[in-house]
Amino acid sequence: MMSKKPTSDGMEILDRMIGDDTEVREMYEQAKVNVHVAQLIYDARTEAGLSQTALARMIGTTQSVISRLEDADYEGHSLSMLSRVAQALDREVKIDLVPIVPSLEDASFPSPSV
Amino acid sequence: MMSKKPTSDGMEILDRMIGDDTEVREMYEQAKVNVHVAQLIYDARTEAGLSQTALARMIGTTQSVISRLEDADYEGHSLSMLSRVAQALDREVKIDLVPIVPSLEDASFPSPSV
DNA sequence: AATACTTATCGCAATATTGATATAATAGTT
DNA sequence: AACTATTATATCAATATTGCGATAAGTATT
Repeated sequence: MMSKKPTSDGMEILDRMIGDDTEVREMYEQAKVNVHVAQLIYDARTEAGLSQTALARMIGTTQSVISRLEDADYEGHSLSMLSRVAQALDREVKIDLVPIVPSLEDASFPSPSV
Repeated sequence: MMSKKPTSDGMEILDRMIGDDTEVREMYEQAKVNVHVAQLIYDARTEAGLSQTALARMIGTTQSVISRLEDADYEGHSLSMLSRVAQALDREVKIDLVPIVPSLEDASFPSPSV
């Protein structure tokens, strides 16, 4: 089961690097989304059995663009590009802004060990 | 219960206008996402009890920018902007590319009336 | 109706993303 | 090793988004 893009474990690394620092939170959340989207595109493409070049042609762009989209460090993700990719791969873009529950870890009792 | 942005029922209207035409599909899906995101931002802001000006200041921009984001016709949504808004409103950006099941409505039996 | 508050819209400069080509690097095959 | 296919990176012009001020328009309150 190899679903992760082999060159990047960005999510996990990031998650462990940052605590509750309000200062870095902004950049962190941003980076988290970027890494996630890059992974989404990579997964969708590989599951469809397509090369970057093949996908690029389907949405009317070039291979380097797709490679850039799948780069975990890429910060320029747009919803229009995500839509184009999704449609070519017969997928639907689902987006939501889910409320963050104020503090589950601040409770005085230890969190249940699943 | 008034959660919809009063000036726009874009989603419903769009849904009824388009059938299976592969030609228009591209623009349609794009527009659908745009309308949805605009609504997400509007909902999140109003539920937080903030004015456009107030939210704008929280994320370091101006009121006209927020108004533009909430415009159903706006096509320039970026994930970075969505992240900024989400964070200011204590929300998390959730994104997914869900596979579209080929044809549930093409079945020879009528769809169950819920 | 005047005031205060909120939102919509326009225009334009600043900035960022995209498109595209070329090239390097990696992997797999024969 | 040579060949092929795939992916990563760099650069730059073209395009699109953002920032921002000004202003119009809509709501509510007094």
